[in-house]
Amino acid sequence: MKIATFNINGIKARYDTVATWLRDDAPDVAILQEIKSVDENFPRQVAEDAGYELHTHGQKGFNGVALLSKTPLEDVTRGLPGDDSDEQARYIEGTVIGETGSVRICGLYLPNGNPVPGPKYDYKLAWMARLEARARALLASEEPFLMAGDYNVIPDARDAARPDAWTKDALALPQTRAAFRRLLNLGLTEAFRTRTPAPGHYSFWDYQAGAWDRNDGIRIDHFLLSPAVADRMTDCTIQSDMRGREKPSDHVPVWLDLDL
DNA sequence: ATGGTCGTTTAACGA
Repeated sequence: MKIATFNINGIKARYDTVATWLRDDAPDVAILQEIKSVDENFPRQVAEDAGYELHTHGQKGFNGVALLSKTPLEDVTRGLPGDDSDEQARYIEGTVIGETGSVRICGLYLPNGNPVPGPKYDYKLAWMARLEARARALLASEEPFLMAGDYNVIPDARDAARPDAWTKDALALPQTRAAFRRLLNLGLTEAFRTRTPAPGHYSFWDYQAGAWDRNDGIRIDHFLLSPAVADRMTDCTIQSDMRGREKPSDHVPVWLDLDL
């Protein structure tokens, strides 16, 4: 089973990119972030034409996440538990049924958090604490799961072309990295880093200042796997060539292959 | 040191 996460930076602007990607690369499950659309205006045809069931959790103007699946998902839920006053659309879960087992798919768009200090950074850290609580609950349930999406976290110096440029940024501050490590310390496996220890692999390049041409990237899109899912991982790769195509998102897809 | 680019939505805001 092939599962991909992709921050598309707006479904309206990325319709053709997503349609082509689904047709040619055919993930069994696609986890999308920054759809930037309310549910009613999401062009469902982009999923349905390619043979996918579509579940969106959107809001007006920004944020928004979605799950696409070739087979029906069970028990789809929207929103990250822990704060009923949080109106930002950043989290969706659904269960995919494989031939030899099921996996709970948690799709997330973690807050950016800049500028620091300020309410946006406070919100990011609070959101990460809620994500940790959700991970604890899923681990306690013993249901195999993965959490994937745009974490807006640069885990360590290997994950930036210019690590020194990010030391005061919400994506790399010690408190941010500590919160990310708390997730790993629960027993979750960071899929890409486990398979590829080397530096120089990125999932985001800013539109500004020729970042792609200079390979001035950062790795902020991640798969975290529960122990049972980590045991079934056969590959994890970054589809970096997508960044060089026509009208690209500023992020590229990250892929997880499971023996499932 | 500064400005640089996109997307959504139409004057900024978010990234």
